[in-house]
Amino acid sequence: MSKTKEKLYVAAAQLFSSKGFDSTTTKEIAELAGVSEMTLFRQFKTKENLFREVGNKYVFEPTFGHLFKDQLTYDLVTDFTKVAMRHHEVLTKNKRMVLMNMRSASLHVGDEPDVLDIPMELHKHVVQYIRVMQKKGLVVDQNPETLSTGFLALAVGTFLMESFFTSQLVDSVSLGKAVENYCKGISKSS
Amino acid sequence: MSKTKEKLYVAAAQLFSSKGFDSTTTKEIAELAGVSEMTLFRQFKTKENLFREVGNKYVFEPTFGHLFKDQLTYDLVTDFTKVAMRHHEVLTKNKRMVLMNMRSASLHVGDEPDVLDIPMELHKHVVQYIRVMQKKGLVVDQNPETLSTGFLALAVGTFLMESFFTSQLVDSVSLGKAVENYCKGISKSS
DNA sequence: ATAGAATGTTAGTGAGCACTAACAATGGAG
DNA sequence: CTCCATTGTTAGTGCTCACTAACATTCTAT
Repeated sequence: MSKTKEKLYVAAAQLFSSKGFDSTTTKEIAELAGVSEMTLFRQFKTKENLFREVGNKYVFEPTFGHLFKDQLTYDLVTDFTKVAMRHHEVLTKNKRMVLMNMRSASLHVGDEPDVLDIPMELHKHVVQYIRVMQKKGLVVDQNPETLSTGFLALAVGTFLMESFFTSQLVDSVSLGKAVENYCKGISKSS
Repeated sequence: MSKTKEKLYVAAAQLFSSKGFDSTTTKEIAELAGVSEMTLFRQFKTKENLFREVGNKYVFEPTFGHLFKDQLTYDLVTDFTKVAMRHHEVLTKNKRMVLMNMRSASLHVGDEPDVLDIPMELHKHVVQYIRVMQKKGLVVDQNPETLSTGFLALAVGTFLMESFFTSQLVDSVSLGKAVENYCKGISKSS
């Protein structure tokens, strides 16, 4: 709606995600938004309200359930690549939120879904999927949880390396290749 | 040396790593250390000094160079497992520092080595190692950088999942298995 | 053009912060 | 015991912060 609110959302998200909640001042936010500090308080009442609203504004619900219901081919590489890409996309869209949560310790961004739980949700689906693939004899007989966390570590690790280690060491190509290689490692038939 | 300083180091590390520099107050640190706030200032002069000294106190220099010179067997699984474990050990010992750096944005912990650069140092060695292994015909002919970042993502991802996603989803066993599987995926001979 | 809403401006309040000064209490070494 | 260094206590300074009050200005819709 209001252009002012929008500007404040953007500025707040940027600052919160790079410095955390406590270290960001309302004055800074207002300045970056090109708006009076008073306007900030008139719109959001408190700094914490703004923090939460920014959360709700920018969190994209992950839709892994849908992905695991309709779009499976039961070819390991194809499926895992698709899942990894989707996961990466979600985390990237939520990048600011993820960083906000990491930087602001215990303070919760938004009310509903904890962005840091996205990988957890994914984990359940992946474990389930691996079980099926093991029954089909397509995946090695290791503990499905362990196999899943390996996959997750790959996905999460790629994302976080992108976010924290500024140097352009990692890209989505790397992720694709890495997933492929990991799949090769855990699939049964040569 | 001094018992007092030691208590302050421990308390400060704990608080800085969980809440970040700005959000931690000297009063809190002193209380947690069971010491008067004045003592803190007498010992360290400023809060920032304490922050830095804590850094220098707790940073373990990674010694990958040594590992890559003496202890290579040129069996992919053996070497990568050893490297991943060592990397994991270093990051774990530096856990507080890594979290401090992540939580405190631009403020530097300690003077010398940026803990967040540990994976970067490792990257160089791994790329080099992979090149050798490719010449030996033991590793697939993909871009060594890409292969290395996959390995790193696995290691970093495992560590960060341990640190942030409190649930005991990941352990060192997982890392070992994941590395094994990844190695299987990128090695040439069956 | 004018009313009413949104924004800007300025000044200020009260709280918490890092940090200091001055002095009292404590504890260990000789 | 005595000296001296280390710590505790208390009170306070100056700063910054989130947030407010009051009034002026601009924008927009009709």
